[in-house]
Amino acid sequence: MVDKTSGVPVHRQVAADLRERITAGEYAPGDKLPSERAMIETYGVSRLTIREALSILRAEGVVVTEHGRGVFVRPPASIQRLSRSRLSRAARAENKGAFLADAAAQGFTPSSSVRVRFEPADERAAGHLGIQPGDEVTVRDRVMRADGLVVQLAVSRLPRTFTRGTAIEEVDTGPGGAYARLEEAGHTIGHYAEHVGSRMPTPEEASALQLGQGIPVITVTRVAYREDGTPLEMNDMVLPADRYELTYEWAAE
Amino acid sequence: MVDKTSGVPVHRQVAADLRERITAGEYAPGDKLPSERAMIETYGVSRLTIREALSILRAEGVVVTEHGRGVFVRPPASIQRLSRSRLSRAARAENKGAFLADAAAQGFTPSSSVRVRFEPADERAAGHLGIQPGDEVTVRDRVMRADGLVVQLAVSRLPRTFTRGTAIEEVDTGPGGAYARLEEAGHTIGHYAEHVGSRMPTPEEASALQLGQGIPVITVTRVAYREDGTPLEMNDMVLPADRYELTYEWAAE
DNA sequence: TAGTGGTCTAGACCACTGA
DNA sequence: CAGTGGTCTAGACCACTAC
Repeated sequence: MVDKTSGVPVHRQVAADLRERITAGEYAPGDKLPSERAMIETYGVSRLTIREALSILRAEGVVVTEHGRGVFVRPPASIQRLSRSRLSRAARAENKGAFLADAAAQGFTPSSSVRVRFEPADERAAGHLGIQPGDEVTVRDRVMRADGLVVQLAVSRLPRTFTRGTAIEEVDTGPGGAYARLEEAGHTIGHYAEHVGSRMPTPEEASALQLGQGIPVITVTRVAYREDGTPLEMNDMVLPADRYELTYEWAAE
Repeated sequence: MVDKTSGVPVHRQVAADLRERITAGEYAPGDKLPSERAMIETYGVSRLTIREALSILRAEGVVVTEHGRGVFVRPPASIQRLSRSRLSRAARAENKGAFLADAAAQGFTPSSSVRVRFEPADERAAGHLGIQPGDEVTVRDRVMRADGLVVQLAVSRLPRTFTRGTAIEEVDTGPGGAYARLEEAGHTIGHYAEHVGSRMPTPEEASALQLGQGIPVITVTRVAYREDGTPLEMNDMVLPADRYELTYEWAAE
């Protein structure tokens, strides 16, 4: 089963063997693997070696361990697909923003909590918003839930010059959300840009999004621009990578 | 330094302490952390406990370990930004495809190896390409390098009915790449769609892309459609998440 | 209560790096 | 060569799950 003279670390051999059996279908998604103590017998190695092998598979997102229950092949999460059409004015007219529009389309019960605060812009925010570091920005910190489960974190920043006296500085921005309030104030949105990346979550994000080991987050920074090109809003979103796929479409040329 | 009666696992406390010192700037990017044996003294715990703490930070992408040298704060990688304009016909006219256009813009020396093969479409490919599973597709398997380093993997699939008799079935597709050959054959491209996700790399991807622990990959599936809506090509790309950011822009409405 | 994974110790030897 | 991280053992006790 394992070759201790091959030079390849034994725990890697065990991990490779288990990975093969899983991809071959010997253990299906959701199935329980043998217990660690059973694997000690099977492979003839110490418990730590087994646990190192399982640690590799956890980091790859292949298995999940549950204390007191066992080790299981990770079942695939249901993927939600997001496309940019959710930002259309037509959707805004009927709903309260992009997230509620998604909920209506995908059939889950949405909820969200918002905290509003004001702070000086940092280097990065100033760069995206075309203002000076230290200029005051309105910050809307949102946690979005689907059927009670946290599925998305979003931090929106706007130069305060655009939000003073509007409902954007309130917890409830009203029908159509912040973008609708901006347009009412004469700031018609001209175009959007989204910057997409990925990384491992911070411990705070991992617990907020209830992420298991081996699940990255997708980061999306959306910047909304006025028709004259002035940046109006920067929105930093963090999505669990096992539950989201983003779709972008555009005409050739 | 650590509280063994708090109920919080000691290795998590050590990881949290190191993480704090790193974010506080006590250890800057590229700095060497104390050796494992030094930390045994500092924290008064066994070596395994220290190594478990470091394993957490490695999985988060916060530190990298180098055998025989030490543990280092991960230095930030230089980010390459990709925007959809690289797919314009204007860029194609002067270059050999999107990757070479990027190279010209960003100033690195590109190289790539291609393998061409033919195989029956699987379920997923058939779905994206609007054909039947089992129908023959032309597969172009590409490894792209910047200054000798592998930076991108791409697998392109086209229904063979569109590629027969064209240079798309050759290793060298000629000036402008496969898209230029398609248009010459009368298949004018109408629009593109890109589906973006993220996950941890497979062991094969991790070694090909020389990914350290704690670095996810960004997956991009691009589908090119003819003006009448017929899918022409599906391109599965795998990018190291620490070196790429994708940008999409579009007009409001 | 039995079985599971989670945490931790003390010690050993190996492989790699750099002076 | 000394110092570093990588691998592995044998054993112990704890915390959680499920019957």
